[in-house]
Amino acid sequence: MSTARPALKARDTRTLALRAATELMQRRGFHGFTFHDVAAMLGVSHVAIHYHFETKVRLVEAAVAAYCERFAMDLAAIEHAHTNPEKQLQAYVALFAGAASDQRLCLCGVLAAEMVTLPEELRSAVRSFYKQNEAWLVRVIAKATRKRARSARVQQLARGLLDLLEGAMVSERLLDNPSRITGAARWWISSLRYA
Amino acid sequence: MSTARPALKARDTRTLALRAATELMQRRGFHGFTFHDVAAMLGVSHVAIHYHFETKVRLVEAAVAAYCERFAMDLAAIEHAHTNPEKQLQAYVALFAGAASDQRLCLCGVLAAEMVTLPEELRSAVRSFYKQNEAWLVRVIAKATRKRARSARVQQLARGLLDLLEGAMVSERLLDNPSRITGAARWWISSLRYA
DNA sequence: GCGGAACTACTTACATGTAGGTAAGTATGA
DNA sequence: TCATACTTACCTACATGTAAGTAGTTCCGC
Repeated sequence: MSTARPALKARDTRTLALRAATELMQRRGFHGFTFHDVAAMLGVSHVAIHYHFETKVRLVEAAVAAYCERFAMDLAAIEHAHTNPEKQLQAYVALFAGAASDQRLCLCGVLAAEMVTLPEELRSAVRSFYKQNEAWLVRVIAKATRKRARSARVQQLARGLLDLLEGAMVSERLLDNPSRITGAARWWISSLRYA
Repeated sequence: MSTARPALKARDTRTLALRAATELMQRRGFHGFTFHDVAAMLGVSHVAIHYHFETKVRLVEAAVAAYCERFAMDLAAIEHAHTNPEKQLQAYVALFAGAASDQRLCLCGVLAAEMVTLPEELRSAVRSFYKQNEAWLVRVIAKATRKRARSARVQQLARGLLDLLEGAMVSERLLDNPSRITGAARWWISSLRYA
């Protein structure tokens, strides 16, 4: 009797598992999802996930890496689509608002909140995400404010916007305030002219 | 032979358990601490905690309630200590910066990030915390900007500051940027004059 | 002011569920 | 025939929670 399921390409299960894990974590955090949850979403046994990822940490590592890569592509796409730095910031904000409108948080934002309970490999991946975003924001905000990218003020503004967005994602979902992120960010961006 | 430990007053263990649970959650989140962790901090068995709190959820409920109460007292103390609304906002920011300097997050901020995995009793307690803070900030920001407290702009500013602080707590710890919260907040408060 | 009942605040031992992970076997396609 | 991508069955660790027992404390009638 046939027990194995009709052949999916390996890449399918691997990729789908990564996607499922990412989505589950964005909603529930690292400690809020299990191998079984991922497997159930694909209709396979949890051991099928182990076949592609030795451990939960390796699965999450791969999910974070893919997430960061996709984010980097989004950032590049924004720079390609707009030349005006304010428009670029608005498009950046829309990235966060988009996930939030689907009740998902920033993957690295959730993991950052759980930081102390994560193994070091994951922590440093999350740190890179933040640094990658800060560096991009520094470039764009420097253009928008006509200040030097190295200035402490620009650095601080970049960190502030990132923190505002990460914080707003959490509370937009908690309190069901649909335009919380865009509302706060719009004011924030318009205040830049007084920086 | 004596197995029971030298008598502590009931209130001691109850209060200490609450304190321990709060601190553990601020560092590790709801899913990042166990009854055993709490018990170990007090040098008792985990069943001693069950004696005072039927379930983990009840323990956390009580911890959140105490946290909100303490926060409300802090807010009242700030209003008593300062009349200038900008000073009040600075003192408010210092509340968050103080916890962060001890590597602790806002209890309700962590729980908000874990929201989907929490039982409804806890979710609504966390929501009240946010609303309590927003309402207080609305009052103070209205004074600072000489706008009506009901105006949508003041509402939005209040939400923005709260979100900024919650987000900055997470990243200050993640990236070990000691003055991240105060730095971002100082700029934010000074921008209020252009609101 | 004394013996005992009842209460408080624990203890050890145990039950249960579930998550992560392993071992060994099997269907499918190259 | 071999590798790939699974399957079922199993193991271990540990978290929540329960059962039953015990050491001190308090209260109460006599």
